[in-house]
Amino acid sequence: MQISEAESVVMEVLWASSPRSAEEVVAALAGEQDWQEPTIKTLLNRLLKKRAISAERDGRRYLYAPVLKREDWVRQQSSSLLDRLFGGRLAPLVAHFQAEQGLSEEDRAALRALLERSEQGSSKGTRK
Amino acid sequence: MQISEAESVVMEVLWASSPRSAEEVVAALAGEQDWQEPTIKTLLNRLLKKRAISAERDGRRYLYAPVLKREDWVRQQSSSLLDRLFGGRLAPLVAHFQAEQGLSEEDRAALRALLERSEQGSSKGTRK
DNA sequence: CTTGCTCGTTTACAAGCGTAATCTGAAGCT
DNA sequence: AGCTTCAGATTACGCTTGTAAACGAGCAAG
Repeated sequence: MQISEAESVVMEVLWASSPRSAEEVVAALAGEQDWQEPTIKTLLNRLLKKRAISAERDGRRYLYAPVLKREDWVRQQSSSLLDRLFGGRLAPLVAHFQAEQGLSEEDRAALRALLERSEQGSSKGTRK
Repeated sequence: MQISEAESVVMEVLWASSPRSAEEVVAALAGEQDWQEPTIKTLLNRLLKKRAISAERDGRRYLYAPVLKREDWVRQQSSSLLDRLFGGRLAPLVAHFQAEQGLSEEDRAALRALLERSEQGSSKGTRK
């Protein structure tokens, strides 16, 4: 499933709350994006064609809901980036961010948790 | 500076070693990508037009070298993804990987080192 | 010199994308 | 029964991308 940048913005609206009518989606995006209504209609249609969302008739209009799960999309996006930029390894990414902007306490906590969970179990890496 | 997926593959070749002639780039990509030579020529030209690489005449041919630094590209790519997917915070990305896949011993060692270095110094996060 | 090989340059072309206007059909108002 | 309205469907259009062929000019060989 391949969704474009603009389409993903629409998906975020539906991931945040669904099902929603086209009008509601338009309302949710007003102010955030500077799109005309027809533009959003087009994006909804393209997402439908790609089966990334579903449409259920509700009287005269449709209610749209995500089919593609955000979780899956995030996984796909982030591993693609990790592969392309950091050879699929997390450590260089983290190093990059440390150099860039430092690590927050939240970040460190997440890393510690990750390390702990990872240490029990495989002592050999499990990378393809 | 906006470079496409295919273009970035060519950039990687030049980042790995430069300057290189078109022929060398083609050779470096043979086997890895299934591209015809003209395709690679096109990509080099587009990168030139975008000023992502430079060309210096060397006799009858050109030697290409990156202008865009990999460092900068990586920064741009990864913060864009982090913003779009994780609200700009690293922790959720890390947490995401916790669920995803194990870490190699090498990764763990690198992360531990990072954590230690990070822990001394700011105890508050330094995020904008 | 003329011919041809080799690079680089120009042109091609279909698909996807961002952005949007126009058309159409059904629902409701009069 | 018409006319208006409003949502969805269709059409539009220029730009980028992936992928590549065709063209042209300069150096090399004969």
